[in-house]
Amino acid sequence: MTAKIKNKPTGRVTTLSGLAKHLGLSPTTVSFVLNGQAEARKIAPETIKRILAAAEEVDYVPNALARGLRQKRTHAIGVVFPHLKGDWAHRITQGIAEGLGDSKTVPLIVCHYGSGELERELLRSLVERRVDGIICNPLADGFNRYLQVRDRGVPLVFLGDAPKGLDAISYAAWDPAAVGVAVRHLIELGHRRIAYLGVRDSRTISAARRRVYRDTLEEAGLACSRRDIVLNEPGADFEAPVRQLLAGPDRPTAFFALYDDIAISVLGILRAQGLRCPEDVSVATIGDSPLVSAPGHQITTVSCPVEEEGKACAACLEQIIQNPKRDPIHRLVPGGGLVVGRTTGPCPS
Amino acid sequence: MTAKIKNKPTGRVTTLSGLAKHLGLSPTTVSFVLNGQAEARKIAPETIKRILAAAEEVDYVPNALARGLRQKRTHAIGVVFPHLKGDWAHRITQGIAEGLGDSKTVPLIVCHYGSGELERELLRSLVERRVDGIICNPLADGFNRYLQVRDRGVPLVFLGDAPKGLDAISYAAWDPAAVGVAVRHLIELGHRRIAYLGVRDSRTISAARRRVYRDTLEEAGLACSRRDIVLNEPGADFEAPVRQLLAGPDRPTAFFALYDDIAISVLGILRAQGLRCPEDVSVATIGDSPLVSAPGHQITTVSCPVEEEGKACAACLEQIIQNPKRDPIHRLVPGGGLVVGRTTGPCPS
DNA sequence: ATGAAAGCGCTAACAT
DNA sequence: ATGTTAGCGCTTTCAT
Repeated sequence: MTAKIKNKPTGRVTTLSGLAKHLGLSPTTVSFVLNGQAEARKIAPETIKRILAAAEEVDYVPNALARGLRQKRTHAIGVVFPHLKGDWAHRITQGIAEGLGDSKTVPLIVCHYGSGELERELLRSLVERRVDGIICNPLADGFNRYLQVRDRGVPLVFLGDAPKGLDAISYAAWDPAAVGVAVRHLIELGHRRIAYLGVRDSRTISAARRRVYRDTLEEAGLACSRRDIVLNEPGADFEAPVRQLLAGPDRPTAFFALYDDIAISVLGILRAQGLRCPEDVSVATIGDSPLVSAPGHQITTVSCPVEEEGKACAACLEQIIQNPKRDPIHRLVPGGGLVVGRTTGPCPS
Repeated sequence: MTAKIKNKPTGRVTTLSGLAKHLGLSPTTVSFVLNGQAEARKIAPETIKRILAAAEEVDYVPNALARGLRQKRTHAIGVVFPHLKGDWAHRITQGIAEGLGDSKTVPLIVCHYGSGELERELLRSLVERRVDGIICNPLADGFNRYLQVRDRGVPLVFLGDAPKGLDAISYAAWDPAAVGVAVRHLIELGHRRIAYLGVRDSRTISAARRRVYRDTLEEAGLACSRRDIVLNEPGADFEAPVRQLLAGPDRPTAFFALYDDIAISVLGILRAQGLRCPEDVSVATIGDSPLVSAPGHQITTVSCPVEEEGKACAACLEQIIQNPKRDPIHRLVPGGGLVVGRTTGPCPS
């Protein structure tokens, strides 16, 4: 009797040890060859050939679970999106793929549809699966969840924004300066009252955008009244606040919309009010979803270097994975030019 | 000296065995409690409480790699998309999430941007990671890759279409009958020559759609000429063939476009030719991307039950995972009503 | 009601 | 130039 056989020699030889036994070699040798370390270990060319041939023949597929368990590295990262709507996620993932370069790391995308509870579960699942790191477009209320990921020792990079006060965690995001580009464009057209339509959001970049809006107005010597800043709850309708702004005396002649969908809804509201755009009121936004530039809209916007954002995140994450003790990286991706559409024009006098 | 300590009792007790040692219990007991099997194993309530408390305290996170290795089940499925553009992937994944129900299975999304080579790598990676199954929107030329997945014993379900001849693999797709709805609409408007603008594609559903087109014409007693069927290479421009069709004598009065982007490009070509839509030529398509219904277009279309497709795929995959030996499932998801836009009208006489 | 122990498939010291 | 071996962290039969 031979020693106890651990890996059952079933018909389909699927394990590395099985392959080794089959060839009368040790798992070590097979492992080294299959991982391209044959050179370093000076394996006989003859042996290499035999191993490669056998692996091919039995269609050997390594078990990444076993490997990951052993190596404490999975060569996978998690990418957490709130949704996959529009082209945003597409462009981000393209950027991520580019940023990952040839590192053989696979981005595994998950999506929580805005549910914090689902996000928590997904983050936990990714941590349990021992991904090497996580890129996450954060929800405004996820502070504790992200902290937990961090505490569990998994490298984390925020994409696009970052919960306020979580400076210990890295992020890569679009430079809020883009807001200034849009607002300055409106100012140059002669507008003096430019309303800000945004979302109540305590995150770092969101807050910075509001600040840029205010600073840009001030730099131009314009008053920045609080009532011109509308901050809705996420998902809430802008109809009421916009109507109210338009009803007041000395109404705003221009709107800056923080997101494209806000801009589009404003266009509808203006039409319903019998106001022409841009003759009566101008509308500008930032970001470039296909809808913004669609023939029906052609909204003036500042184009967003979406891919660059993704790329920066991936590059950043790789650095942290390489050196987990390093200081957090906070990167603002600049760029995106003004795209003048049909929704901005000179201030009516 | 105690027996050799396997799990190093470092500061952070992170493993199950570590936890057990910490509590003076066996891994067995801890494992059962942590997996909700306490009842079945009649663990003392007191013990349960202690374990749960300790797990909480040290923030124990199970290692899914180890569990998967042991159980041969990862509670994850792979979802392979060519791209995440538009709302399609979003709606599909929503459907998948719904179809997965409360099965605690996580869909891991990957994306190959149309590259067969990348698709091969991703499929292999998913297999190596031992996902429980894969949902894949197949490329037209991926026959061998999909067969390989199958041969490696991983449950696979095609989403939206299936390579011809791969009947051994399950699929869930939108019922090609939708084509008939669009074409019949054009026929009812009096059109006699309706051109078909599609893509050269040997997949099952793609071919079935062409058949439905022909059958629908024949049922109405209309001739179905070969020159009215344009099958482009994927990505190729429709300008030349459409111009040619329009230039001929007795030109088509209506176009059926297989995809929304084709329809949109046709709209542009017509305009460039000085033809009005729908007064001179009608255009209809199937599917509902936001662009189709955008105010600039409003193309007549048959809406697609995208979420239902995803849901059907997930349900199908779960069945196969449950019983891998069962016959392949081929499911056609019906539905989607005609949405009459501004691009179809009565046939000009 | 709880524990001992084997082993999932792989890698990487450490031999020889 | 190749082999031995000890785990990675978990589940699960079989004991007690």
